Amino acid sequence: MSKEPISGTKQRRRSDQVTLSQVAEAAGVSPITASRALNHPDKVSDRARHSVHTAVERLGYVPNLIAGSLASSRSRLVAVIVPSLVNTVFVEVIQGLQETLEAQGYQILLGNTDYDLDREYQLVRTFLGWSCSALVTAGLRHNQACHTLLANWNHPIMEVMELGQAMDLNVGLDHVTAGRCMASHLIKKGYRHIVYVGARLSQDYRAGMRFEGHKAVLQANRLAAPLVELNTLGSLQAGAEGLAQVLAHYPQTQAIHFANDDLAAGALLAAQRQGLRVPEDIAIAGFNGLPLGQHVTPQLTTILSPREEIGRLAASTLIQRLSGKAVEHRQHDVGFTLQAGGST
Amino acid sequence: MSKEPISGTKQRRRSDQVTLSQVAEAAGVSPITASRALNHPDKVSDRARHSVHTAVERLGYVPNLIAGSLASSRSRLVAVIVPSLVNTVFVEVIQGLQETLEAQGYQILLGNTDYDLDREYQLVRTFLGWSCSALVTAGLRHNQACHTLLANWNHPIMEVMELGQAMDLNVGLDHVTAGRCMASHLIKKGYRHIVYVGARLSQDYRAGMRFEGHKAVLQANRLAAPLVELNTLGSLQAGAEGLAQVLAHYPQTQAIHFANDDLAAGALLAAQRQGLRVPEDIAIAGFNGLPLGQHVTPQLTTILSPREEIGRLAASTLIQRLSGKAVEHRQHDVGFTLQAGGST
DNA sequence: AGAAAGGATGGTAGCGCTATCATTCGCAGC
DNA sequence: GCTGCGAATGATAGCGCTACCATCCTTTCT
Repeated sequence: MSKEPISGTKQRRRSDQVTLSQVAEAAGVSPITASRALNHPDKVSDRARHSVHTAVERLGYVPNLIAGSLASSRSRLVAVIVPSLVNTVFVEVIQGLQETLEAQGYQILLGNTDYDLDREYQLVRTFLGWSCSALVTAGLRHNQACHTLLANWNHPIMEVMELGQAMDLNVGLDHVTAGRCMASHLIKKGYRHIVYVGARLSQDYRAGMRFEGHKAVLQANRLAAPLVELNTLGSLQAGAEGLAQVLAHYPQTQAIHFANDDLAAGALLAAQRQGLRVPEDIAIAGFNGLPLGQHVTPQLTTILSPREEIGRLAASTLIQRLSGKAVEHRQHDVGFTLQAGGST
Repeated sequence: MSKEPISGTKQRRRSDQVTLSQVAEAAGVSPITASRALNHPDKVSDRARHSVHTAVERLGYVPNLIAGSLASSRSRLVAVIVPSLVNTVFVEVIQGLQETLEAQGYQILLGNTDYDLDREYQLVRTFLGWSCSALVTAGLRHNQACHTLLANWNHPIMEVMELGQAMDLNVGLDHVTAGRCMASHLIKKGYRHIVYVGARLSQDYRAGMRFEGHKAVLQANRLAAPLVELNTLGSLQAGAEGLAQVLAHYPQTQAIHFANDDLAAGALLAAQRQGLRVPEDIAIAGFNGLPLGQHVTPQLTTILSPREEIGRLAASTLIQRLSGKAVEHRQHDVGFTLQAGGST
């Protein structure tokens, strides 16, 4: 008897990849035992496990995870959807997620929405098609279709960055309070003419929430809360532009509250190039606690947000849920820290 | 006849997900026609295509990509392996890849090696198990096992960042030449006591290659080429530390050639905090052309590497190969630009 | 009009793996 | 010796989809 395909049989194998059956044959066990030896090592005898591993080694077997996932309907993939990669904040969250998830044998499927909720919906659809074990997405806002899709999905959903009415799990911080906090700080420092500068607040709506907090505090102090909105998302260049606009439209401004540190640092560096003294001529505050802000002179006043911790905490909460344990706190406030530097 | 499972039949469907067969039934066509309507729309009649799409819409069908990939042994996944996410350089490459790949319906599977080649091997194994359509990895160096695995893999492999003897496709720049270029610039500017500062050059070996170029130029000019190697990878903090070490060990140093802009900018800002004049007391140069370097005063002398372009070019080359077209240039040198700022 | 060519559709048989159930085996307990 | 039990192993039947081939129904050409 040859190993040639029996004529008349449909022959479809295209890749010459080693299969589990071949491993099993080489190890002298049945395919299912080979499968168990690899995936549930405690359920087979030492002898079987050893001969399977030897065969795997010898044949250079690489498990076909697609077939395994189809059969078990578990994929060990975690979808991660962020609005941007340019913004280092999300990269740090991903970093935190990855550390923990990869250690547990999960792989990350990365999606980028570019701050577009329709794009998010498309990504979610695709990712559900991969039978992801869990989904992590930045933010609580989704479009209707996306919301419906996720609501009917029975796997863990982790919404990160902000706190609020989440679909399932939630790790983040309260951006309104963060905005209030910085505004209070600026007022306490004696500034009265304070401008908030953000970029595309309808997209980066968390920056908008911080502005809400900021505005509430200023109004409570009977101060005006002017807003300058830029068109390009956070970058040093945009920060310089923001400074210019503030000086042009609100010449008596004493302090600028920027939506993030990229903008703030850009403005600070631009101010120095123009010979403006910070904070004497103009005070500058940011948000996020990027390393850059700590290295400029004067040091940037900012709010430290624990980004990697968000990622790690999100990951470990997911791992807990995925391993069948109950999660007691479905919502976790990671808080923030006001870091007062010399810039205010 | 009920729709209950016939007793005696093994029943395994766990998820109540809508399947293609259900869509087909609702649309009044066979499953295979429904499949074609979604994946090869030009191969079915308008009527069939329309009724299938209506049924998809009505039932909320989400294609099971795992099943599809298993059957077709094509996954539309592209594995991307980078050594670090903290280093924004790789994030920008990913950004460039993602833009192009997502537009073509490919999804990115992200892996992070932490500059560890054994980790890379593990990731490659996992990713091959996902039947990825292609693999992108940063760098040309792999361990033996990884090399063997990839050599026997018959899908496009794209090695990015550096140029050289690649396994398949290659997009990058010549780091040795880049190092030479900067060294020449410094010498042309009249500096004679020049120190190179890098971090973990055995891991970030591309920085090591730049040092090789740097050293060759200095030696050709009969100059010593001292090296200061730091233990922490690129960060502003490490840059400050590098400056301190140089001042301590090589007090007569006139210029420092840093392995990257993070280090250089950190040193520049630290120098200013200490009242050192740049470039009069100490000249500083970097590599990468990060925005930060362009916003400090004086502007940082650096070498602009086109990171996003690497990503985009890598992606479009892959797309070309994946769509069956021949790729004429398997290697692409994206080059670099010396950007002379006030810091040297 | 009839044949050839081409487009649309469908039946069947897998893709490589694992869930499920059945079987075998060894050993303790009476 | 026999039953009962759990551990180890195996046979079978899918997971949901698409490749492959066969069929059917148009269209076009001689």
